[in-house]
Amino acid sequence: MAAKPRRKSDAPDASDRVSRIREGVTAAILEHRLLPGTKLGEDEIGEIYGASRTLVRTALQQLAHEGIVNIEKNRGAFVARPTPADAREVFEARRLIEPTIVDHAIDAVTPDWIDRLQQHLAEEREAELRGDARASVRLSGEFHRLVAEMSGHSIYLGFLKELIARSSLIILLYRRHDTPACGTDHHAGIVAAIRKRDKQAARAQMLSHLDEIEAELFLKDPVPDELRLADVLGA
Amino acid sequence: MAAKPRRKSDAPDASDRVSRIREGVTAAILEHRLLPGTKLGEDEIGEIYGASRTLVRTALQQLAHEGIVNIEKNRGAFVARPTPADAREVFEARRLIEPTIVDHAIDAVTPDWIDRLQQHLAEEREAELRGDARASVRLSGEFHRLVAEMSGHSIYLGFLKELIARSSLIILLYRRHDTPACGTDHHAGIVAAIRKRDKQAARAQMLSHLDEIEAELFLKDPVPDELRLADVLGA
DNA sequence: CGGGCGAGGATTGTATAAACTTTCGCCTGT
DNA sequence: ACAGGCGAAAGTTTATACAATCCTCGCCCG
Repeated sequence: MAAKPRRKSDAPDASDRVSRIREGVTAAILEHRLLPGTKLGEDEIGEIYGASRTLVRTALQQLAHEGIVNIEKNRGAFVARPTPADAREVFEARRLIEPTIVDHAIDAVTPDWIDRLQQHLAEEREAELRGDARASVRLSGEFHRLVAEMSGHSIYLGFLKELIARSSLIILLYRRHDTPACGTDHHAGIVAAIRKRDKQAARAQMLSHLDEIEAELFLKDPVPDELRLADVLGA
Repeated sequence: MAAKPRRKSDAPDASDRVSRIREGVTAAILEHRLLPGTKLGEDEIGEIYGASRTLVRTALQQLAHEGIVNIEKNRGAFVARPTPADAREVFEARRLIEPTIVDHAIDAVTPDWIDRLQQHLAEEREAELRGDARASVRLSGEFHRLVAEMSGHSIYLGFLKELIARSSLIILLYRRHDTPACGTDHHAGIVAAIRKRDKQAARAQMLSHLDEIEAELFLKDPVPDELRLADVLGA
């Protein structure tokens, strides 16, 4: 690399380059651009983000800890491929945690938050209308994250982030039909219950929402796929 | 301690040098040898374990992700100092998760597991009799981890490992009395319920156990302490 | 013709060195 | 004497070089 414009603190908001790598790869996985089993070579990613292997390695280790990347010793990093057993565990955990999260969200509700939720619903509807499956998948997960942020419980939020990321992989692997109508109405119903501060209804709707997602899965055998790699990462 | 009795190879990755560092520091924190706010210099730890800073850094990043170490940019790594708000979140999460874990443990119970639990209870009693506060604290946490391993749910296990480690710091910071009698009898009661496959009793006892631990805490103000560093790490 | 085996290439694991940031002591000016 | 700033030292962050390991592919032997 001959002349790379290396000014000091060149990017104003990119205070942490590791985070940018991590979030870039995470987004690619959550939008189903990176498929389970894909190899994530260190040089490859480093080239894309203009970073050295040290930083890429740090980001990959964080993703491994979040459960969406597997690191095999002396082999490299791969997008995780959850087994059906993993899938059942993830959704059981979500059924346990998310109703409680909604409870706390209702305790912490403010008009400002209602606005953010409604705005998010609008984005979801628009993406669905536009037929943008990738944005739909991403926004669908972000809805749950938003509710968790609203609850103000950082521990639940951290746990849920992991669960959502894994869920995205699970849905990609085990979905029966590619019906992209994955519950925007459910989300609207949950928001309505939050707005009315009706905890019981909110919990019930969250639970049935999760049940429905899991019901659409076919958790029988692990799918053996080999899939193409990622120049799809828009750095 | 003359010879270290650390020969259990329960973790298959224990041969990894990063894991050895991570587990060594974790053990030091869980046994209250490393106190909240203590600076964990990279050179310092690397010297102790005969490893280069690269490996130390990897281990510290993992610990940061587990929430028991804070990494401040350009400043270094420090043992985490949970706030009272953190403490409330941790114990709420434990009250949510652990009763469910016990349920699953009962579903997966075998005579072999009962043996392991009873043996653990014996170790706890012995340490308490011996007045070994450090071993007591560590074993008390390990009991909960053991039940989670028994349940066979890797996700709950991962979550609980984090919660236990944070709990240890919380107890150290906010305990009212230094009463080391922290519920070996409770643990025995839980084991008895598991043995009888009585889910309702097991859940109830786990819940009251956690309540009692939290009731002994004084969650008012964050304690502002500066504490000595660690040549206490017996590598 | 099929299967085992070994050399070469590629990729990861580890260590070391360079660059930047913060900290703290010390010196000067008022 | 005290406040403020300059400078060196310590420590962290990043990059690069080196070592170890694994995979591939061609070759040789049965």
